[in-house]
Amino acid sequence: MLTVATWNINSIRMRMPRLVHWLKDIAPSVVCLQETKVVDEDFPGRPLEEIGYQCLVRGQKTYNGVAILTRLPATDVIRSLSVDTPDEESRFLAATVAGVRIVNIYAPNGQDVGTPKYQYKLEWYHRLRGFLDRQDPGSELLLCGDFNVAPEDRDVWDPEKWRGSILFSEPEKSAFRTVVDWGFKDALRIHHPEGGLYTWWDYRAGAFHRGWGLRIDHILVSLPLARRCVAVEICREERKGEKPSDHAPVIASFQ
DNA sequence: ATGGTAGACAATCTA
Repeated sequence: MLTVATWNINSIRMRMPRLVHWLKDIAPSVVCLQETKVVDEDFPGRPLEEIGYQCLVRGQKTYNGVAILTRLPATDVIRSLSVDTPDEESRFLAATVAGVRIVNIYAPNGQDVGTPKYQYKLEWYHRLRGFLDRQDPGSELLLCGDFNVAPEDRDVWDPEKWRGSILFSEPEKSAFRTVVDWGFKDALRIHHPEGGLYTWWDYRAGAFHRGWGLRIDHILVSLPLARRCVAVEICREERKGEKPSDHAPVIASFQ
């Protein structure tokens, strides 16, 4: 059984105790992290190595940052979405584990509809589709991370309130669909068609306890890999208790 | 336009 998780941890240094505890408990084969917020030299790899994880990192100071933790050997690591020059922001990391091409992304948030950051987000999604167009849809490929897009009404606690807003505007949903249309299945939806399944709740206004969530963290799988997908779960418990991230992990299992 | 909290890092910026 291969298990792959994605988790926006919002600072790995703040989240280390919780991350280590969760890894010991769940022991996924591979974990894709986003918003590590640390330069590679300062990544706290030692405690993770001690519990069996090799750490592949692509960080930066203060913002963004992604990492892949893996219990199994990894090959063909790439750290940029761009083919020519390295990305200016650390939002992309890919590696092959157990024959599966694993792509970890932290999509731009976009701040507000119509802002320069929003435009950057849409362009970034276009570049992501460009990367996918250089991959084989007949291969086993998994694309996961914080997409910063809720794809459908059932992924939003109050779709009417959110319609047209950042994370749920039509151009963002369209950009997300363009990525899915490369040849993906949304792994969670293979097993869970129901609404009310969220992965992110704002820290403010007690959003988690009020059920004000969105599903913006996704695991997308190519069709050959979708056939092996036996379970997908959101670890809601990780949004509770002392010092949680504002995101919960999502974990997919493959036979 | 605002509000509300968390994190990085030291006055705001990002989410």
